[in-house]
Amino acid sequence: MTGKEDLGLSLSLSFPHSHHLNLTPSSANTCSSPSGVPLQKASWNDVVSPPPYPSSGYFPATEARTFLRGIDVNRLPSTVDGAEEAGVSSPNSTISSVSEKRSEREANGGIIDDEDGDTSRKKLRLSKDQSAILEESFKEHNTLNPKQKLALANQLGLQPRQVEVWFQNRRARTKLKQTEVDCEFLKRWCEKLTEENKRLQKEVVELRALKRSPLLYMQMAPPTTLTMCPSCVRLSVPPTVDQRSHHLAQTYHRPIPIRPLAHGLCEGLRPRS
DNA sequence: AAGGGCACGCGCGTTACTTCA
DNA sequence: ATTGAAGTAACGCGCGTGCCC
Repeated sequence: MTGKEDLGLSLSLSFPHSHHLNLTPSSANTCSSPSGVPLQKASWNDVVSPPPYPSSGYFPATEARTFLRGIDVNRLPSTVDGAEEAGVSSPNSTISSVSEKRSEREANGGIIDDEDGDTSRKKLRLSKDQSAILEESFKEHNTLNPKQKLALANQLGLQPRQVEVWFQNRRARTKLKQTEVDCEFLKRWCEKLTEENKRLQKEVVELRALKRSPLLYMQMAPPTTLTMCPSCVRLSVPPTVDQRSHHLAQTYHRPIPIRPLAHGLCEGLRPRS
């Protein structure tokens, strides 16, 4: 594995789904990004659906076997079908789960010995095929239940702990990448809004100037940006803003819901009864 | 029913190691 | 051959959750 392409990390500023920029998470346990890509369990709003999470058949076994042909499993070939058996491990991972690791830590007084008595970690490099299979699996679901973890570990000839660690690191990488993308998106969005604000302020100044000279004011064309809200018949957010936001959203391949906010402004202008 | 202990999984930050320019 | 940066496997810790007693 050499680059981000191999990791499937090519997150871009294009947003294929109709996510709305709703900055109010709909539930307490939401975890997503402004760009609407669900990171872990939930999303920014209910419109955003998580990727399909198949309840069974989490990994196509035949494809896996095809992948596994000629695979370097960093271990003795006879152990591929029974990685969880005692004494079978990759060089740097002798324990299959965090809890077991913790137990062992406690038992050894914090010192972990391997066969060589060497306490330094020997880093394993996953083979291309192993990484590819893990990637495929991650695409289908970014977390594993214990059964899935064990099955995948068996398929790859790795310790369940290694699969677990790989998924944890992979989630972290995804999140980091998404954060970068979101930062870039928000930066550009902010720039656009600043531009828009400047333009509108300029327009206000011009309109005020025109208003001060009645003759010109009477002759001028109807306002191009100010209009009436059709629902509450009050001065509303200019449709051009909406159009521009639509254009902006199209630029980023993602619609931004200015309209609800605009209507909220109208609501704010409604006389209190 | 409430609460403590335990196991477990996850996120996060970090470390140690590998690879490559 | 050396070196620094980037990538990543592995680790340690804290926290939340579910289960059991």
